[in-house]
Amino acid sequence: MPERDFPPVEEQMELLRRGSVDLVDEAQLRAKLEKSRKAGKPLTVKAGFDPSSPDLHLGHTVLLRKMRHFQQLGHRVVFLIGDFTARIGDPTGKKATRPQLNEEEVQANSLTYQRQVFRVLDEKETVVDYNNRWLGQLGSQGMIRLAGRYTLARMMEREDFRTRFQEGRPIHLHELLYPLAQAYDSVALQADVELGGHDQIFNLLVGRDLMKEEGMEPQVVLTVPLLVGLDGHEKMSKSLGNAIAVEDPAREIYGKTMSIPDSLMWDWYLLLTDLPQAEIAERRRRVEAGELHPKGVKQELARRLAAQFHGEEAAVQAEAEFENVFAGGGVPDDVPERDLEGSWTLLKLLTAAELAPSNGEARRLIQQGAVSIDGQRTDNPFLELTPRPEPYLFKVGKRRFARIHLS
RNA sequence: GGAGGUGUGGCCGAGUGGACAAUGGCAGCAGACUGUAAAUCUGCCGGGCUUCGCCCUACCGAGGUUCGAAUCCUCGCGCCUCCA
Repeated sequence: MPERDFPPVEEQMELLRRGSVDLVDEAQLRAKLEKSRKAGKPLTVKAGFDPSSPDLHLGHTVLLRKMRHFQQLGHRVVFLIGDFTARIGDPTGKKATRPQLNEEEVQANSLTYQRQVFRVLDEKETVVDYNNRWLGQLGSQGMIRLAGRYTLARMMEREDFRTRFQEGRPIHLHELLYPLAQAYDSVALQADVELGGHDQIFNLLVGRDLMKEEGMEPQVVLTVPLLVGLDGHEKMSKSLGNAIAVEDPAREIYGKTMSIPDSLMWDWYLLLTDLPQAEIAERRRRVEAGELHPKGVKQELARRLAAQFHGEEAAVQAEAEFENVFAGGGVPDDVPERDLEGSWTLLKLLTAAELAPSNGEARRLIQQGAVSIDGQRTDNPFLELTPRPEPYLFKVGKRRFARIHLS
């Protein structure tokens, strides 16, 4: 391991603390950083990911960005794929048993994962590991021994277990093993720091306990907040439909960002950009004082986010298109096209062209004035559309467009 | 092992033999107002039908009672509580 130079500890601390929720504990982190700097040896920083749902969104990137911060400072970041855990399948709150992932699926998912993750992390500087490597070796003996390290009472300190128990909701026994398995990862990797979302705090702390039990120096635990999604209330998640996917096109990232409540954008600036905190505070002050229009500040955010994943040029283009379509009432650059045959009533055509999920919904949209053809609003569901050489331009609601060619 | 409870639309939650495609709330969608923000107001919100109406499918599952069942009975399944 070649010696490395690290920035001064206080400088490191400042970057690492940005946007964090829990830091257990600060003095230990400082001590570890000092030691590492003296020896010229990087800290081992671990964060675990479950490969069962490989669609990453901006919420995940809050954590990834924190990992990236460690990388920027020269530390060794381990991207740990929880293939062991994923293959058991977590039944939490599910009606049906979640299908167990086989090895190939885990493999495929983790590749998808990595493709997305390295949009934020530096691929060359990232160590990818799999916890099946050691957890798979444990066997039932080892698992029982591991379970013997903790008590039910301590497990039940965990808030979600406790509330589920109080509300009479089921807790399956193997769920109690999850925190222990995760803690064991830290032992196996000899982690100096473990990162996670704030909801992971309990698991991360179990890691500290277990390391102490094993006579190791406990890891420092650093958590980042859960990112609030587009709706401004719930945490960002794909299933709630309030997420921006890492692989969304630039125009989606831009447009979706513009739809967040103004009050949310300060958090997003803090957690999703590297704009210095002082500048964020300044913008906020000026918006609140009425000196700056919030739309412009939000546009800057949207542009920065689009640029992070697609480059400056694409971001500028996304902004231009946004202005054209929504402020100028224009039409986006790439409207999906469809070919259909024969004559149609408007109602049937909307459903056939998948602009509406059912005829009833299509009827509703038409009657409520959501549909326009070639820029002309129509509320007649039975309007007859006949074949013609040039395609019909449909607009449904504010942002659904289609060019439909009838032949 | 014993006793009891519970299961309703994406979610929460009313309904306890007919007036139920099922009150409310949330979420969602659309329109108005805007900055595609929030808030607010209005409308829609199982599927099909040129629809002040008709048809189909639905209240965990399968049978049954009844002219008629989300509602009653039987069995099954899931979940919960208490006792051991």
